[in-house]
Amino acid sequence: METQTPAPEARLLVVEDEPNIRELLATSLRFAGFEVETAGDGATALALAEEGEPDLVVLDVMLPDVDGFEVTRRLRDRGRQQPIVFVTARDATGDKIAGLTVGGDDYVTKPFSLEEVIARIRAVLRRTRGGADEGSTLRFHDLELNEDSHEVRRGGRVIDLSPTEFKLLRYLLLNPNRVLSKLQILDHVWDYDFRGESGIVESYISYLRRKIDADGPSLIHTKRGVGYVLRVPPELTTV
Amino acid sequence: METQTPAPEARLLVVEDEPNIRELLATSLRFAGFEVETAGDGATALALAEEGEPDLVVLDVMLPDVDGFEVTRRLRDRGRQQPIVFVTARDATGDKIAGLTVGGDDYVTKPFSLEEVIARIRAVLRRTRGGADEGSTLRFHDLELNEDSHEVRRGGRVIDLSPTEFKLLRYLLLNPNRVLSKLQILDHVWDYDFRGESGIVESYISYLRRKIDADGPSLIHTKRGVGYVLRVPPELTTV
DNA sequence: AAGTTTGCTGGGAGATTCCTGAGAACGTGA
DNA sequence: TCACGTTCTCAGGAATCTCCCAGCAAACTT
Repeated sequence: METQTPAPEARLLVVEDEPNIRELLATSLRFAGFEVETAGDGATALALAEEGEPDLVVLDVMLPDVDGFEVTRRLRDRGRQQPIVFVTARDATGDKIAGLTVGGDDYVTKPFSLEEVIARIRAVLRRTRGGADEGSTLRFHDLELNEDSHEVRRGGRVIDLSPTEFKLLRYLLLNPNRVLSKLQILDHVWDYDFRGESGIVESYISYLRRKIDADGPSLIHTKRGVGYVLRVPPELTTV
Repeated sequence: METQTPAPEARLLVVEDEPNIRELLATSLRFAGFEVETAGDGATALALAEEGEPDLVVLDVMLPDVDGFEVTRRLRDRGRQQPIVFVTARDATGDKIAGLTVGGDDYVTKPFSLEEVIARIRAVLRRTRGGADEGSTLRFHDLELNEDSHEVRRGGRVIDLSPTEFKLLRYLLLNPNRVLSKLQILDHVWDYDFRGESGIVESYISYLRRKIDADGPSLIHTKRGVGYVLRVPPELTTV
């Protein structure tokens, strides 16, 4: 549902000891178009990385046996240069995190939102693979969102969004012309431990509309009883 | 009677502890062209999923032994990647049903309508199987209904429908050129606990006609004493 | 032709869903 | 410390939807 690409986008290795989080990541990453293997500890991770040659590793820094840094060091010692997206606790100290991002690597903090993880992984792959870096801008009609610069424009005019507004709009832009239920939006845009009601989605849709549907024709439409959909008004489709 | 495809569309496992609901689901899903196995508790469900390898699991989250989430986790632990359509109570609080839609999975709330369940199952299968994603549009004459965008058009012109109108039209579109009785429509389109009279069907047929048969030639025809049928007027069939 | 049955549709009450402003709680940086 | 932006909740009101009813129209029966 995240993506329309049918061919596997990349091969990932997910290393995470909490089964629930591991399966959450594996399931949604598979659905996003990735090929996914999983490991619950550092030793298994190293073995799988050795034989599987994944394109990228999603690595929790807190593991039961060896920690993520040690896994990284051993990987590098063996000449493996795969980029890594680290998963850390939110309260991890700043300098530790800073040390993580030296290469093309990146990190996300627990609890994360699925959209955030997927976006980071794609960004890292984009950077390390080099090539045409045109995957960084999402467009729909006269709306564009750049994932690198975090810049959003409607018809050329720059629009300032809060972090949550940005993530919500990115999710909508990844699923144009598809109705997304409020629960679906909650599951993808908000952190996995969010326990609030779906009324929060209504609020943020309202904020977004105020900012991006202010002048031009509305792109965000309500499907009462179903959800929201990003769509170009019919009278404009033939223009 | 739901579908014209003669070969089994997919193999389903229905897990539901209330016998009435279980049989209602099993019977109508079989009639819709699916091959169906049933289980009344989580343990049986896991055993059947193990040996039967169903393409999709319809899973009530309230079970006598282990709950649906636990069943899901154990399924995933064993490497089973079947998509799941969850069945939940309508008043389930947000935290209970969180995370249900992440892997392409979906959910329906009790009491549901059969059309809703079947539509969700087909949508999930469509998405997870990937392939040509053109199965999301139902067409008849110059009428089309898209299940992803929830958009309905007659001759290109967009038509706005309420949720019930949408479900009714979808049911008609799934059974073109077949007379559907009011009782049949009631049983498929309305929730299974609806206790109203079939006069409500007349009302909604009237609403639908006003919206989709407004300009073009009528597609919805009354078979007095029998029911309604979606049909192209004879003088147009050769055009 | 009259009577009977069946279907159509306008009106409206009540329920549901959605929108949005107001404000509390929180963290961040000046 | 204070100001500010952000997240999230809540509640009133608006918009829409569901459902029922009743009167009328159409079709069928005798």
